[in-house]
Amino acid sequence: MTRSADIRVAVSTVILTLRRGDDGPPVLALPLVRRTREPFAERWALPGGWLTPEESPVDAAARTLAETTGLAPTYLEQLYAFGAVDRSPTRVVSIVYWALLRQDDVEAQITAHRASGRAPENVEWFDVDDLPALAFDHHEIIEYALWRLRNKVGYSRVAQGFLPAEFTLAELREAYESILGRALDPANFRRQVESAGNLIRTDRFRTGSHRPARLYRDDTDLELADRGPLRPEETRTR
Amino acid sequence: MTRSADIRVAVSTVILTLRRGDDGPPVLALPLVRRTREPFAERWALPGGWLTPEESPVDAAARTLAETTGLAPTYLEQLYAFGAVDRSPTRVVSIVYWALLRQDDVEAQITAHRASGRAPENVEWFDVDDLPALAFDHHEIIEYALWRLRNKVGYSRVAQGFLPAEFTLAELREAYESILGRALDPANFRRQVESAGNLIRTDRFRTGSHRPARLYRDDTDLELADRGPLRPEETRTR
DNA sequence: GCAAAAGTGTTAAGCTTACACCCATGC
DNA sequence: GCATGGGTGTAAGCTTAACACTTTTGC
Repeated sequence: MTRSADIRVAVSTVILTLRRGDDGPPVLALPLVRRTREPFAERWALPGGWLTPEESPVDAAARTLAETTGLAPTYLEQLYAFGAVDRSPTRVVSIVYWALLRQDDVEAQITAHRASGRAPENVEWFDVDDLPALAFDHHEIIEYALWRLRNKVGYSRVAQGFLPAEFTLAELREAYESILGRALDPANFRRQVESAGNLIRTDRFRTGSHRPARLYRDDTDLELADRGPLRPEETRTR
Repeated sequence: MTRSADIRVAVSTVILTLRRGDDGPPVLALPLVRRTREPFAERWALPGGWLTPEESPVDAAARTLAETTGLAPTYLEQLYAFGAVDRSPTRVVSIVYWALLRQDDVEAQITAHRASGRAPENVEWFDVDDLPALAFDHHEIIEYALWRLRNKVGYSRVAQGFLPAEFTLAELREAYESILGRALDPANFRRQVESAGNLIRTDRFRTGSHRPARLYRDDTDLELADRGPLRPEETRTR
């Protein structure tokens, strides 16, 4: 009855944001934590920790996400449970989540950390196409998370999880283009998202360059993606 | 470091097949196991067992599936890891898989069991819309598996996992109709699956009623669904 | 022949895609 | 004015959906 006692359960999270470069298009980025002990000491790894008896996996993901970034995600979903026998020297099953953070939240938090001088230890943000060597199977896990994101962007509104409260359609389109890796026709993109009816037009405009662009915000009454019939405690994010 | 030692890991599988009634349309059905001990003694539950240290979750799912049904699945995919604190009196994380079985395999196996008199103990097949009271959160798990199946049927070929080696387009359409719960236009259905190019026309026909129908078989070189970049050991089914 | 299922043809509607063009602002 | 991104118009092409129609069998 206690045959599985020597299998430990960890929870890790692929925390994604869209970092806006000053020059080119925005790029997907994620925080990694430098390991301080064996195995894989000094290597970078996904944020996470052991699942505690008092806490559900999704709560553990939200908690370690907050500990690593100081932020709450706009989207949080289970990715996969990885449990291959040889994925760690000791037997570990990792329940992995993926989360989206708003780019402005991340930038504000990094600025605040820098100003106060008390940033989380051993945490660093990396562009997804410029990752260091990673511990365990975390590289494959990130690949799978990116595949899921790119898929889900096609049939849900998850891309809006990266954007601030108000944004222009060009900013939303830039987010899609960065995630999908290809250019989208501005005219058609506009019509598609407008007719989808998930965006709320504001009366405000973004000025500063050329013709002012209308600001939109997303309808927070609607989930960013259909979670199906999962129990509420499996899906709550805020 | 051993904080998660009192969390045990189980693996369960929602094993689905399409049972063809003599009269009406085929219905989804699954095997359940009657529990012999507490908690939930005498209640029906999903087939499964504890994850052993020597075996990966997907192997455990395939093994318990074979123990319950004597069969190998045509499709096997991880569904979700359920880990809410209160889902069991003791703390259990269940990595749940969902699997498809060919209807002819299931029928042959049931007939064989009946003939030999040595059917697996405490196993019974139920139609999904006529389930008994279930142990734990297994009812919600089944609902989620059915939601996933219905979704996946729309953008993959998983429905073919229910059918025998050779089948008519009407049989394939019946499978889709049963899963989706609505009628499909035979003419349009034919064109869609033919143009998808995943079926191989045979020179054989199903006779016995009215005009003979051409038999098709599926292209076994192709996966029934896109698994993304998951490692092969996470996806192998045969 | 007749009923019924297999299979083909045809057309309307809608959606996607490409791209021409006008609008409003900063410089 | 003019360059530039914001925003609208429009038409071709493809996909979906509805349904009429022909073919081939069992009875």
